[in-house]
Amino acid sequence: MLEHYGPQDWWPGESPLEIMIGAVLTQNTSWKNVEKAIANLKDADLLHLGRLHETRVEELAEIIRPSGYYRLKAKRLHNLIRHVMTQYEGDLTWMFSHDVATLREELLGINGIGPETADSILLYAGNLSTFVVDAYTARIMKRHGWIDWEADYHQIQDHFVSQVPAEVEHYNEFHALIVRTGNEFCRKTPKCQGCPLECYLPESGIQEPL
DNA sequence: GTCCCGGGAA
DNA sequence: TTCCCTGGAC
Repeated sequence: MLEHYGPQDWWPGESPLEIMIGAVLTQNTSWKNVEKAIANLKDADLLHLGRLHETRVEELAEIIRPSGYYRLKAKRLHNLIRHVMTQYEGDLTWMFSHDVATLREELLGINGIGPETADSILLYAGNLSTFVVDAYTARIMKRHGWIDWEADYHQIQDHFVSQVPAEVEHYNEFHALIVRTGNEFCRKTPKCQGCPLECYLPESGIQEPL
């Protein structure tokens, strides 16, 4: 994938706060729509912890509307912002200076932050070593027969952690390349023609479970 | 399993 | 028109 695409230079966001917001807004949503929502936040001058904290959830919802699930995501964003403000006085540098495992559990305790969103925030906003597993990762691994069809988030994550040196740069680049490849080729209906992983397809072809 | 939801592609 | 998208909670 790296040979095919070159470095991805991720995450596509200008600040840790913007990356955290993007991680929530992109839940089950195409990045294209997230960009519109983030542009709205910029126009409203709301890419700022303090101002976001003061903004009412209903108002925030209208601003992020293009990202879909907007009422739900407005609450989730507020939950995350509130946590940073109350626990870390709005100091993201301080927050990300903590132990990864502890911080991960803490993030998972916030309503609306699941494993993928937590790992995305830790890796891409905090530059902390954790491997992000998403729908594309699971699809690529399972379709190629590299992991069990029933494997869950943690099992897939463990597979990578056990085989890839735990450097932030590796985890960052690997996930970014998986997303790029997944987005272009490993769609719901696979388009293996021209995929950088085409030569690794199983002889039997892709066998989707019922 | 169902709900949350807009927008682009098919 | 339908289908899918860098999920998560219930």
